[in-house]
Amino acid sequence: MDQLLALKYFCKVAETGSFTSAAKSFSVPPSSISRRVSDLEASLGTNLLKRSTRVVKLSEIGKIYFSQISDILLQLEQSNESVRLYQSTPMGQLKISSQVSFGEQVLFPLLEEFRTRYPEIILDISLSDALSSLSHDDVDVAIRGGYAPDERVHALRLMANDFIPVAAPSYLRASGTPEDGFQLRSHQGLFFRTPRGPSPWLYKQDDQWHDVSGHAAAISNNAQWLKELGLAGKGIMMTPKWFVDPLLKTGEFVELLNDSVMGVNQDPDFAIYLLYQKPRYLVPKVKVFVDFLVEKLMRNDPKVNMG
Amino acid sequence: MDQLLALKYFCKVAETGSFTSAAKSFSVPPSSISRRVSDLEASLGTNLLKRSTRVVKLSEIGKIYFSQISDILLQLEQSNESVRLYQSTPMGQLKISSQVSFGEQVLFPLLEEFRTRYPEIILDISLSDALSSLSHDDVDVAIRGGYAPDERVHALRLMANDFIPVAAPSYLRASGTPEDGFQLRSHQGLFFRTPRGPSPWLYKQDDQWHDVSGHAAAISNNAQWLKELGLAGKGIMMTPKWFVDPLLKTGEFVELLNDSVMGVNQDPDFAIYLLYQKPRYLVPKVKVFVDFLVEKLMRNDPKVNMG
DNA sequence: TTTTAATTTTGCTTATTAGGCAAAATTAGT
DNA sequence: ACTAATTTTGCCTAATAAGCAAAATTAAAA
Repeated sequence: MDQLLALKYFCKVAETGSFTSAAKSFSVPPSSISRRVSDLEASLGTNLLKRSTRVVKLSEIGKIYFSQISDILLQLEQSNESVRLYQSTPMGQLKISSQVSFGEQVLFPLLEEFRTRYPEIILDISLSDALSSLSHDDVDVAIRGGYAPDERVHALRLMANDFIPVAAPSYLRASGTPEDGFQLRSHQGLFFRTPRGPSPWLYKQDDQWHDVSGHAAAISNNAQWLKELGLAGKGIMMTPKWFVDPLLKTGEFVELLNDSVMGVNQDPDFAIYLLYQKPRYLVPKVKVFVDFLVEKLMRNDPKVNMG
Repeated sequence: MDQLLALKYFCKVAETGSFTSAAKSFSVPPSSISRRVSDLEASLGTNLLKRSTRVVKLSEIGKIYFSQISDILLQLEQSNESVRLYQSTPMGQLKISSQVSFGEQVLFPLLEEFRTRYPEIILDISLSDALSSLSHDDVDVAIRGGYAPDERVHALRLMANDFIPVAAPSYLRASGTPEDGFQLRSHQGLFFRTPRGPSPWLYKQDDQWHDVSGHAAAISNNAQWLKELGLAGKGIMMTPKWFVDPLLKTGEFVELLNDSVMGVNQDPDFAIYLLYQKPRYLVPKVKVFVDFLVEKLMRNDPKVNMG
């Protein structure tokens, strides 16, 4: 028996005092109401209604039951409504995982606007360079430099992640400016350590990739420290453009080998990706965050997407 | 969709963290659980669960929904339980309607024992000689002198309601003792007025009923007043035996025409009846009251029943 | 990385149950 | 007693849950 249906029918009969009018308001024949209510009474072993063709009255226990049930039905409807609200307005906790440097450099400056635009969303940001899987960690969206991962996860190409070699003018004065990719091998290197190990320096010539890593002056998973070493003239750093963009403009860093194809990875799809789960029913808080990042970061670089 | 079932399934899955174990506890295949929960999610347009083959976790909104729903389900179960309790133990208000004189004379002296035996029953007695129909008035049981009424109502023959003519010795001294039914016509009469009019005095001789009503000295629907008039020697009163039983024993009243068949009614089934509705599910409070009256009043007169 | 084993989901069929309509039964009020 | 509104019952159809087996999925172990 569909008990909930029976309860709804019963309450409507109790309210209207009539099977017929209850039937009308549910657009079913009166017989359905009659049967469902009878079933309900049978399942409780009780007469909830005192029937008589003209008037349907509640029995003593029927009155008690009705007041309780109508309250319960109301609560249920409210719960359902709150879910639908959640599903239609951006709200709740939004857990974001990002690479440390991207988070600090790019994400954080944008978030204040996001917070004021969606005050009902509580941001929960965790920065880490560990490759968190969306499923394991309790994360709504993740931002990762890399390639498009497995299915069942939306991977949105946010922006390029091209690596360029940079150095401080002081370093170049002291050690000379490399004119050719292979010359990098004789330079001091500031290496970023990914979870898969230190990123090598790769140089592409005639469709051939060459490892041109220099001598390791320092290795760290903390990009900030490496950047400071670089600014102090301790060596050449292979870094994403976005990480040193302001410093290039002020001249504190100089981009090397402008014309060469450099990188830390041979994959042409290497980029910054925004990853989020692909649930049957997309939660608004996730959708608006995705839209927000697309709006802010992909204005100039509207190459979109990947399955 | 059987929403309530889906909710129960969902909660069990949330509690156990597994579709399989939820399926076991409901003794249905896991596919049923899966489908019902999916239906529920579809109807809400939301993902309540984060599925992954090994672990099933609640989504953010799923957590909220679960806590609300499990509370609602608990309330519902409690309501159902309270109805079943009501249906299994004598409790609640018991509305009794009785003839005035029977109530005062017979019923009231019994009720204290009933009240102590069933303290959870709140008695609501209304005495009236109007012929209340069980359906109209909000009455659980009614006690009426008369005949077995319509179907759909249980009519239990509680006790005889034979009418006898009585008079005070002082009256008999003054006006003489009637030796024959027909002599009553020349006596003073104290008449009880029923809703159908004053009750006549009937006398049966050779299978023939005769109206032998005397001269009306007083008419009332208040038996107590008539009784007092009778004790004061104002006339002959036709009364149920039970109404004057103590007074006959003390000699304050004398029964007249012992051997004759007298009455106020020609119906052989005339008696005191206990009437109560015949609902599909008999409420305990009614049952115990019926049983109680049978026990108290029908010990000596175990002629039972009538459809 | 590959394999494995537990779990969920999907595709079918069967069984159950609600809906729908018409006729019968009930009863309050004329 | 009759009438008219209402509820209930009988029977059929339609919708939906259960049941089973196979396929898909994935966390953990090898």
